[in-house]
Parts: sequence; structure tokens; C-alpha cells
Amino acid sequence: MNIASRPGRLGTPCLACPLRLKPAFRDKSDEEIRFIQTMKTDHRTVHAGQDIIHPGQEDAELYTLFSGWAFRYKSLPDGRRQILNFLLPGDLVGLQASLLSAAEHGIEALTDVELCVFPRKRLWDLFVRMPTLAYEVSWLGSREECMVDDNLTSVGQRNAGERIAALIIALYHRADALGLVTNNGFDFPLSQQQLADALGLSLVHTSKTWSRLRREGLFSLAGGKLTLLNPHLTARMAAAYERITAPRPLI
Amino acid sequence: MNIASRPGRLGTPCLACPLRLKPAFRDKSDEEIRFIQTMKTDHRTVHAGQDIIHPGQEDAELYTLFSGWAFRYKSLPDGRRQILNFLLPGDLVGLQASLLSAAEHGIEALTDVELCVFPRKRLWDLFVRMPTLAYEVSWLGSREECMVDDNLTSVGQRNAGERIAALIIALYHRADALGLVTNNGFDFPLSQQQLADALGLSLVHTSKTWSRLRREGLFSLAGGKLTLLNPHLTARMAAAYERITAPRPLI
DNA sequence: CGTGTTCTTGATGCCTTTCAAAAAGGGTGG
DNA sequence: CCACCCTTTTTGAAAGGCATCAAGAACACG
Repeated sequence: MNIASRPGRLGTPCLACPLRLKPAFRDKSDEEIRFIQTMKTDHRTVHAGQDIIHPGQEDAELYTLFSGWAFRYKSLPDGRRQILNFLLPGDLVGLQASLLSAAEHGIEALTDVELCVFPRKRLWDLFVRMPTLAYEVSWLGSREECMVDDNLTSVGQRNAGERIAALIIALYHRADALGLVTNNGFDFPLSQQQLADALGLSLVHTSKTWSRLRREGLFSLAGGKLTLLNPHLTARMAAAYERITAPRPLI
Repeated sequence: MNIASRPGRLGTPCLACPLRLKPAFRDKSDEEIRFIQTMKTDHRTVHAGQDIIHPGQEDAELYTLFSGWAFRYKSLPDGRRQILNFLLPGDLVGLQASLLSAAEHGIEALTDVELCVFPRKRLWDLFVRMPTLAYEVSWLGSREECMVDDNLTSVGQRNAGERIAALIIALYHRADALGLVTNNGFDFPLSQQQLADALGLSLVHTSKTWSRLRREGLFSLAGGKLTLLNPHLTARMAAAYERITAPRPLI
């Protein structure tokens, strides 16, 4: 057993990455995984509430979220803040910031998170040496844009109740694909302020609508665990297409 | 002069593309441009109001918008529609739809448009054979996501007047980089319904806010030409950071 | 067990939506 | 060139969703 194959400064070796076993992810060749391993230079922890990438940062690294939740956000000069999308384990973190010269947004750890660190420059190596992976990185970028599209549609077209329903059903499906759901319940670490910032609603109105939906039996919340009491109804309330999501690459 | 070098079925040859002369775009090596030329299989016109890519389409091609305006949109099952972002000449059209298995959105021609057509499969060739271009394609994808981020922030955080100000100042800057602005004025082909769908506002409220801003002297509109009477004020009203935008690649 | 944060609840007002209909363009055919 | 029809834009009035202000309740933490 060589040094790269047991947990150390670099964490679990990529070939043994437990995330790969989740239904959310596609199989990958050993060669590709080994290449990913050579790109990874660190395994890092960031605590809840801290920025992983701060707005305007020019030397952002690329990460894969190994554990925990994070979110991308964008602030206006006067302090108003919009949460753009949430990041769950296996998601690529900071691709846009790595490609563009400066981050146009911030990324904050929602819970304590572990990150697989890929230096900014090696992203270019990946494009030169591993077109399959480069293609998949772009694919993941498009998937993220797709999620932002969804959120924009939600904030632009749905009312408060529908927005909440759309958000929790989407997170439910994503958590489910990661094996984080049991009995329709999953850990839900969002504060109401963060909910409000994601939904484009005021804190007060978010709270009122949130508790109304809970009173009406759409979901329950106990000990930080959100349980959907009727996922199908939730999807219908959100006026959402029920999409089946194919497995995605894990870089 | 060989057949590829004069306008024909494929339109103006890429090496002589007039768009490349605009300040919006970076210089590119002749080798890259020649490769782009080999990828281009057609030069196509789509009329205003028609879909370039329709929602759910599984075999979407990749395009570069050669002339005219278009927009990406997403509809809910009950018919509500959100315009996600606008596409101007030089923008890549359909990247997300080409990468993902099916288009999660539609793309509609806002005016009559001309498109440079790149078959879906050749996108993969590009990743294998031209990593520089692949990197730039991804870069353009991130740029588009960045614009959607902006719009989401606008719809989520700004009031009606601010949203309009933010939209027109952004379009103004993009048109300017394409040399489409003279005396602070540029062709503005949006209907109020489309404005409303982009801003996440009702048609009526859009109309009222739109004419209020015009009455207040923010801009004028005559003969389909929008003139910003005070661009700096417009940016301030939008509570927007004034960003300098670097030239981008033209594929 | 205090203290600061987060969540809840009530009251008030305004921004935005909805309903409805008139006005203004734009294109076509007589 | 004008009558006619259809689409787009404008305007008014009323209702409601959501924001804001304010303060109490619940919760976390040292």
C-alpha cells in the first residue's frame, strides 16, 4: 500500500472515494480517476459561515465538494444579497471563478465542508491532457447554469408558497441521489435568512409562508431534519415538471 | 480565391468575419479560425418569433449568433414564462443544450437572426483536437452563467424600476462593445411582454414603470431606438457595480 | 442562567397583480 | 388613401401579496 492509497493529507484516495458509490454519479475509468488524483493537491476543511471563494477573488481554485453544503451568492452594493444556488457533495465548486478572471460571486460554506482542492492552473492541463474530463467539467458547468435557470424562473414567476415548494423538492431530489434521504427526510441546514435570500423574499414573509406550509402538512421539520410528507404534492404545488435526473460525472 | 473564401452557402468566411473587428472580441490565431471554419457546416436564418432551439429538444446544435438578437427562456407547465438572458451577435447559442442530453430551456429569435451552425458532434472533436478552443467555449459558458446570475440577483432583489434600469444598462454596454451604439442610442427590439417576462413583472406594471422612467428622463425611445440620456445615472439607479468587461473569445 | 441570535407573530402600508377597457400602431384589402 | 382588424401599449380602479416596522418567544451557547 503506497502513501497515496491511505487517508492522509489528501484525504481518502480518489479511487476509493465513497461518493462514487452513490447513485448520483456515473462510473469512471481508473485512468481518469488516477488523473483526477494527480490534480488534487489538498483536502481542506472550511467552517460553516466562511467564504470558500470571496467576491472579486482573482486566484480562485477549483474544488469538488466532498462533504457538507455550500451556496453561491451575489451581493448588491447596498448589501442586498441573492443566493444563486446551493452546492451539495460531489458538486464542482468555483468553476466559473476559475475560468473567468475574477469571481463575480461569492461561495460560502453553509455547513462545515470538506473540499478536494484543484489548483487553478491544472484546470488548463486537464483541457490539454484529458479531453474527456474537460468535456465533463463543461458538462457540470452547464448543469449548474441549468440550476440557476430554474431558480431564476422560480423567483421570477412563482409566488412565495410555490417558491418554497420548488426549492425543497429540488433539494430533496438532489439529496436523495446522494443517499442522504431516509423516510423522505434529510438534514436541512438552512436558516430562514438564507431561505429568504435564495427565494428573493423578505425574512418575515418567508417565515410566515414557511410555517403556513408546514401547518398545512406539506412537510415537517424536527431536529434540523426536513421531511416531505407528500413529495408528489410538493412538486405539484411548485408547478414543476417532474424531471428524471441522469447520473453525472464526479471530478 | 477558393470557394471557401467568398460568401456562399456558408456566408462570410470566418477569417473575414466582420464581428472579429469589434472591440468585444479577442484576437485569435489563424489556425484557430481555420479550425472554426471546418466546424461550421451551415449559415442559417431564423425569423423573429421562431424557436432556434425548442424546449426538450435532444439533438440541439451549437450556434454562434452572427446577427440579430435572441433570448433563452423557460416555461412552467401552466404557461408562465421566464426569459433567462438575451443573446447578442457573437454569443454562443445552445451550449447548454448541446452538452446536456436535452434542452431544459428554449431559445427564440427576437429579431430575424443569422446563425453559424456547428453540429453537435463536432463539439466533442473540438475538445479532443483544440483544447484552447474548448477552454474558450467553457469560458463562454461561464460568462453566460454569470449573466444569468446577474438576472437572478436583479429579479430577486431589485424593485421594478431598478430592474428596468439594470436591464437596459447591461444591454447598452453589450451593444456598445459590438459597435451598435451611437450617441448613447441603440436598436431595442423588445416588446413589453418580453420585457415583463425578463423582469419577472406583470405586463401592466412593466408598462407603467417603463413609461414612468421615460417620463422622468432616464431614457427615450423613438423608432425602435433606445437612447440612454444619462448612462451613469441609470447604472446608479440599478444599484449596480460598474464593471469593465474584457474582450471575449469569438468562436 | 444571562445574552445574543434566530424564529414567530401582529399591524400597517405600499408595491405589484389582476381585471377591464380605451388608445395607439401596423398591416391588409378594397 | 382610407376602412378595418389585429396586436401592442397605455390608463384606471380595486384587491392582494409582500415588505417593513416592531416586539415578543424560542433557541443556542458560554
